[in-house]
Amino acid sequence: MKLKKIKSIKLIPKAPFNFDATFHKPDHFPSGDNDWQAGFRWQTWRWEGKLLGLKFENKGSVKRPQIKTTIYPQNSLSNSFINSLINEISYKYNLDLDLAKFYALFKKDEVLAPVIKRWQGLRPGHQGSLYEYLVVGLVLQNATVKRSVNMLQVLFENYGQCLEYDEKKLWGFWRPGDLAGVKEEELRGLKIGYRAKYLKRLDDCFGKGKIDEFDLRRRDVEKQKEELLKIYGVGPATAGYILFDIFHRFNFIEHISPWERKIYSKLFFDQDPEKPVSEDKLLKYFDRYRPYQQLAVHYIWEDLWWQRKNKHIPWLEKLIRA
DNA sequence: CATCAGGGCCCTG
DNA sequence: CAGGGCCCTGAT
Repeated sequence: MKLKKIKSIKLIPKAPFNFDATFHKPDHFPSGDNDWQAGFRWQTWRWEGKLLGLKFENKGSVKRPQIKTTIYPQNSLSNSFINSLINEISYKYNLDLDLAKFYALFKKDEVLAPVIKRWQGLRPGHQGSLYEYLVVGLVLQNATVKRSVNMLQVLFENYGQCLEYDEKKLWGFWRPGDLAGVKEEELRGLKIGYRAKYLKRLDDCFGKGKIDEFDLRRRDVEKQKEELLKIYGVGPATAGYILFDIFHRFNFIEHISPWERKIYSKLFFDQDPEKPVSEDKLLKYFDRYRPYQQLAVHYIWEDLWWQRKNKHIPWLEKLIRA
């Protein structure tokens, strides 16, 4: 479907704000719902049931930030819709997060201080709804990056909607519940394997409104974790990602999956990734970053992946298996 | 060619 | 609480 722009809105994030490091996370696998180039982010977005094309443009600087957001809808939008959309964008990308406290705490940390300096205004965040992020979490499980990319793409092509706007063709997610009439066998035909069952149950759960993302946002972290782990197909790895990316729990870190352990071992202990240090030792090490443990790790992690864009890091390449 | 682990999680014993 | 099984792919 071809879309026309209707409206541009000026957003002023709290300074400092780094546009590219906020709107592009080089560790995420490429997916058909978005595109990025320096100063620009295109993103499909489902809000209050409507599927939109969005374009974000950097119109400011780190110290004097400004984002131009252009909306490409499928039909007319009310002012209240646009207002709530703007609020949601601000929430998702943490545009009002006060980073100064975090920076002040660790301005003398040997590892973190130089990273913070390089990435002034990098904000955590993720554009997806809880449901959408869970789908991504499913295709990440026990798969190589390339296979994850393929699985999400084939799901988009079968159940998503292709939007054309601003000379881009991007896929929008289907709605929770849209897979109700789809048989598990059909999903298996798309080569998503055992995840077909998880996806069916996930879609059913959200389609029936058994989980309210916005209600869950207001709960405490333990309740959020508990509810996430109740979802069939969600374990500690997926729950951890969601608590940080979707619920913005910047201190939450309880589980470090094997491949991340390898990378952290090299980063923090200069240990051979093939002989990773224990999860326990890493968690104890991260104690120093309270009350921003996962945010601190995120900064160091993103820094590494940005480096990878510019130079070859042999030990890292070996661990990625694209 | 065959084998095997991969950016987990469920289930069983 | 440890360990086997799961879908499918591509690396070895």
